[in-house]
Amino acid sequence: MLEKNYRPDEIEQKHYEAWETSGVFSCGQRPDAQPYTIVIPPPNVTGSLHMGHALNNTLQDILVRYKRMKGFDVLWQPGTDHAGIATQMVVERQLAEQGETRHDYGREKFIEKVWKWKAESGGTITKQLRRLGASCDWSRERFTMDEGLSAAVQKVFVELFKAGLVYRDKRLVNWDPKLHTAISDLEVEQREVTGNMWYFKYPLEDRDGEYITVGTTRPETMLGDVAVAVHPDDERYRDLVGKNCILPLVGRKLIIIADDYADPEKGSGAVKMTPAHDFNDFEVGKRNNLKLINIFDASAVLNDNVPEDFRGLDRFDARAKVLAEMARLDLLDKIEENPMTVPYGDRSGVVIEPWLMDQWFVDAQRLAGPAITAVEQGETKFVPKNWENTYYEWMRNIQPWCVSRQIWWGHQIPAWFGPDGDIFVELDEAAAQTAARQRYGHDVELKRDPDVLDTWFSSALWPFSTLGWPEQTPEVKRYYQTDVLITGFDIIFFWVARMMMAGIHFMDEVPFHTVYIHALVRDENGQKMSKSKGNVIDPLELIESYGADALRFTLTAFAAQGRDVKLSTQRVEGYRNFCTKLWNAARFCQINGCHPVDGFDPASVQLTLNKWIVGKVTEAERAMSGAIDTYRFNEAASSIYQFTWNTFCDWYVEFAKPMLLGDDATARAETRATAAWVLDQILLLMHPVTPFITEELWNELSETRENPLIISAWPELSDGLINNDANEEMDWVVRLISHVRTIRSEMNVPPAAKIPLMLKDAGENAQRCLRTHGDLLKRVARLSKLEVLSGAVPPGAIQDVIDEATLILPIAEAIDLGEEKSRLDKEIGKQNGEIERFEKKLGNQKFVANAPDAVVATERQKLADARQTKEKLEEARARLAGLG
RNA sequence: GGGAGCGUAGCUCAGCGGGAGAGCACUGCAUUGACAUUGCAGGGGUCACUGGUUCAAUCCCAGUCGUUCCCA
Repeated sequence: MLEKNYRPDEIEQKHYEAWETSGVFSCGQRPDAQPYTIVIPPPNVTGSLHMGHALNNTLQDILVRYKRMKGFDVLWQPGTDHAGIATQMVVERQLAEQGETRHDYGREKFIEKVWKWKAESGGTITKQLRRLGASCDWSRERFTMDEGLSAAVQKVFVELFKAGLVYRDKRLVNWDPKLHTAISDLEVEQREVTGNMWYFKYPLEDRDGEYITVGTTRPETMLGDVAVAVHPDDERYRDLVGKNCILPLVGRKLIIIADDYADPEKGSGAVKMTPAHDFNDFEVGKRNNLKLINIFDASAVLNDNVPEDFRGLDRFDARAKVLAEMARLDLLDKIEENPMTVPYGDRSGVVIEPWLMDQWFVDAQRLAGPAITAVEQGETKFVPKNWENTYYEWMRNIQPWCVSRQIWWGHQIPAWFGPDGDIFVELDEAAAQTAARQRYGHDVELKRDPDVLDTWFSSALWPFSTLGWPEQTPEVKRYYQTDVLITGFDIIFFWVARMMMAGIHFMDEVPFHTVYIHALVRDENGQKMSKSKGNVIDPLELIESYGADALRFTLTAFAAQGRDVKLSTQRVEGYRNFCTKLWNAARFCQINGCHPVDGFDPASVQLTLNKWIVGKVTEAERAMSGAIDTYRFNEAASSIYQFTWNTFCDWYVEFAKPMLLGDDATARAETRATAAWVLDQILLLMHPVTPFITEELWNELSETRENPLIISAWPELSDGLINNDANEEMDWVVRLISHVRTIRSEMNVPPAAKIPLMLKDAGENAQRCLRTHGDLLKRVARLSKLEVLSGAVPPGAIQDVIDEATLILPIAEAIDLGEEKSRLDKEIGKQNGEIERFEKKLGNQKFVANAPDAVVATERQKLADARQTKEKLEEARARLAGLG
């Protein structure tokens, strides 16, 4: 016997362990079945489960469990990425606590320490995914630093290099002065701040007392100025082009150049040029052959290229000193507030410096071409489709991707430098030596590039490297191309774009045919969850309080396409209640002997009630699978919710009670079997969303199950199970009960009191319903008597109308004549309104002529119905008037 | 500056060319019988605004206002 309440904490772990150890998560068990593959967007190995992960993985798990039940050979490929910078920071922080740095250990020892950290703490998120119920194939778990995946990275790098798609170049990169590494554009966070525009007067050469005024947001960079630019069409400065001005504090001559980049509308129209420290200035510098003067060291401290007074100053101290000096010299013209964006490192949180240096780049533009075409031609589809625009936009404006990082934790770049700086990119040192021998004619000492690759370089290979590539494994053959990638829109650039580029280039096939983009999870006020705001809801706490199923159901119900998810614990509580409801419905079935019957055929049921619910289950299955197939997860959730609670629990179970408790053994047996079967269908349909409670009930409700629910077959229900006659009959029954209940409530009839009901002018359907469902009508509507009226309507009865029939409730003691009259008047008024609307519509010749016949026919029917109802109500009203 | 989204009940959101929906909140009633983590009933909306297309617009189109996000 089931307990009175569902206790998620007591059963979740048990079922998860049973699933995992029994091997049902593993791919390859159905060699004849069609494969279905999802690769997990690899979470960061330092990470812990946040709401975004919870949503992302719930949706993946729904698809995976659904397809598994549908008979596919499912592979959900899990794993984590090595998160170069983040992981190195974690370990360095630990060292710092003991007053040590990574340099105290050296590269090799430090990397050992990172691996040790990974072994001890790197499994956090995969454990948490298990708590959520994620049915990944853990036996195939991969890590981007695994041997095989590392081999893939080396091969890809070497091949791209040899194809000219990877190259070494001296460019401005985003330099993190705290972490001492370059980072990619995507790792830079642009923050809106209110800064200042400072206006400096630069004295003109040979024109005593004359100046050109330049605006700058970064005064300290003036020490690296090499020119001043004005717009070629700017009249104000036309005569100055080609002349020089003198850089204050430094004394350097600056040429005044004309370049379109200078915006006459912005600032003074003249802009100082620091090509070594600004991306725009760098471009202008290239066009105009300007010198590059680098004034910073790796920590953004001023170097020896600046006047002695400034050397050794931090960039922000230097700013203050420059401003003070300029003011002292009376060369600080004015200061304006200036809204601007400032680049910050997303890991370090410090201002990023554009810094000129040698780095490795991927020619993303060339790789992007085929990746764009693939989406244009529909080889990969985005759901919802409008995200394709975001993808195109980014891909079409893609910049060279800086992939080298000056850290130790990651895939060391397979590039060796010869004594003269020549580069040899090969799979290993021996091959590099061979290449070098060919180049130099003799053995030389090679020095390996100490840098490592961007973590995303390896993530880009994830859809095939995890399957064993570059080995031609059976898994690569069978599971690539994968089916769908599920991720948030913020990851389109990171994963989707790069996986597309790599997949097409190395596999000649897009990595997935569908990309489903889900929303961001926000707090209940629509704010992004962040630790600094303190509004983070921890999914694990919700799992503790309400169970993983409730959390999953909530996220699913909220996962409407194109909307953010605003999570509130109240909603989670609501879906916990839903789980309880299902639990208790199962308990009711169990108590009443509704056990699954072997070989039960839903098409064989005889009772209208049972035919009806069998049809409703069929409709629910259609809704459920239709919704999942089209990634409308919220619709899947609401359809099963409605069926379970509002159809099965609220109506069917109530209707079944007279059968289950009655004397008709045949009816009882059929109803028991049907109820048990319907409940089983609910468990099957709900399993992908709420795996734990459904598996538990599946086990509790029968001891003779062939399989655990997780690998049981998804229901296959034929259209023939939907029975229109049964629907019509039961709809009438539901309507009658609802009418009676409303009247009882309005008339303050005590719930316990039984009242008589008679039907006047009952038609065929109504009479049949009375005959067939009399018992349940009496029980559910709490009626003392239910019959077709013979003779006159008793005076002082409450009356209402359903179709052709008038309900007569002779409860004289409850009736207030005046109130009852006005109640009927109100009803009549309502019908009049309806009638007027339909008449107007049908009176419109254009409507009758243009609208589809079916629409016109429905409107005619509605009009006829409304007129009939009104007529019956008026008769009822007249009978009351007679009592006056 | 470029792009995308959103504006429907008090709140959070579905829906969508032909009779406005859900959950929560609210009001009233109900407690030995699967379930108070419950049941029954009820109130509540000019579907942001203005035009247009259409026989018909909450839905399609254009504009306005408000709001959010992404990119520069």
